[in-house]
Amino acid sequence: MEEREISKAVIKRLPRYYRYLGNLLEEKVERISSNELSEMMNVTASQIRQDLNNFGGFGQQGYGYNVKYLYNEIGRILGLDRVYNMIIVGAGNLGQALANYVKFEKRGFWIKGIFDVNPRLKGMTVRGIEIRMTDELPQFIRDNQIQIAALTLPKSGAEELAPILVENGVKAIWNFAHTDLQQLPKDVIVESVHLSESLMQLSYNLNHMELEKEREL
Amino acid sequence: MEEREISKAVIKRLPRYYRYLGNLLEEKVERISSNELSEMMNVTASQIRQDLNNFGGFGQQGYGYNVKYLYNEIGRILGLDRVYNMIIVGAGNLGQALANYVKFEKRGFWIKGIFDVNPRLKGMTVRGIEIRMTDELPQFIRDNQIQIAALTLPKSGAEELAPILVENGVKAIWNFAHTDLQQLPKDVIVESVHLSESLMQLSYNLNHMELEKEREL
DNA sequence: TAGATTGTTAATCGATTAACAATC
DNA sequence: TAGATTGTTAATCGATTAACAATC
Repeated sequence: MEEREISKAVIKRLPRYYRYLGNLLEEKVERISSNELSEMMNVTASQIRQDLNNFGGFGQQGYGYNVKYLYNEIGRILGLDRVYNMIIVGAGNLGQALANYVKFEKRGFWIKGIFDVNPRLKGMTVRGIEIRMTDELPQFIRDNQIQIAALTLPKSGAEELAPILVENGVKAIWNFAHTDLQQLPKDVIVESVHLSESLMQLSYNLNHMELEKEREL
Repeated sequence: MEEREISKAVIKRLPRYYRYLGNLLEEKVERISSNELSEMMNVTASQIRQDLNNFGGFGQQGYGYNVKYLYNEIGRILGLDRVYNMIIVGAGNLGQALANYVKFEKRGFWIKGIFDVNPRLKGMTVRGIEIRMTDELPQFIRDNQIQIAALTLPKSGAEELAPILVENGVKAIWNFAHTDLQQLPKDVIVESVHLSESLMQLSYNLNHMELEKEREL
């Protein structure tokens, strides 16, 4: 029953396969070879086959992959075949943006509550979901069996609240704050989205591209 | 004048170094060794020294690194020592969240305009920035020398508008739409933030952690 | 000077690509 | 059966870590 650990690089690519297969599905494409898919996605066919074979043989020699089947299998691997109870902590613009993003619910991520420290927001609703005060968090998490919390609040609040969330049962944190939340127990999943760091990568690449062009002259 | 190409992995780590150094700076720490920093950041000291030495020798034997100097140098490398003119295309929740995020302007990313296809938003303002209609984009980009466009609108709109942005002078796209914008000229920088893919990685890891725990029983 | 710590070379590790036998 | 394409092993490539001479 040995299961080799799957590398992070592979996990990161799975959602992208899932997206492309979803598109093919919409276009009513029934089957696809690793070679065709590799051209669409701009990766090597070898990498696709290696990646998929981490999880089992989903293809058929001489035929390729059945799009619908592979789409569902990857969805299952990613854990999209079940539902999750989720909260959003921080009801600012970004928190509200996430709350309004209906597609998450389609994928099984149910937003059960939105929380903030600002008493002026108390009782307001976003897409029918009430904004509550953060002191209600422990009770709410336990009562509603919340597994996932999105943190869309400043660093200090995130660092303060994260341990409380975890103590009360939160298993995974989708972290938008400018911190790595390193103090949490290591069985807690932290998936961070650092928007400003993404923008810095963009500016690095932009400057680098400009330098390259200057050098060509 | 040979410059070896810096790997993507290194570029991705730079903003994180920058963030930690910024924190140290706030705490008035003057110098730090690669070893101390490595413990804070949970990486190897060797990696830090290798990463930095891609860009030059910023340290001093027997002393370590001067925090302020290194912070500024990494900022310079990332292109944070200049200003950029930026627009946001898509005035939904996410677009407004970005527009309201004041810290971007502190780093030199100036938001010059917000655009949408929805005529009902016309003339409204977000943090003093007027929402304009997308047919004004070509003129506006040229008039305001826009280099960066954040795309916070659905896939179809993003794919339709991106080439128009580029034609009129946009050099880099910060892409939040569910597409890779592969059709663009290869000298255009595309930095994508795929939120739903991030959430899928989270759910993979959450399920995987649960499976691991079950196995331990 | 002695101690500390970098910058850099060498060794190791892991991930990607290539090749091809297996098989539909 | 012949052709196509996978699954998988082997080869290559690149990134990370270890080691240590250089030097502050």
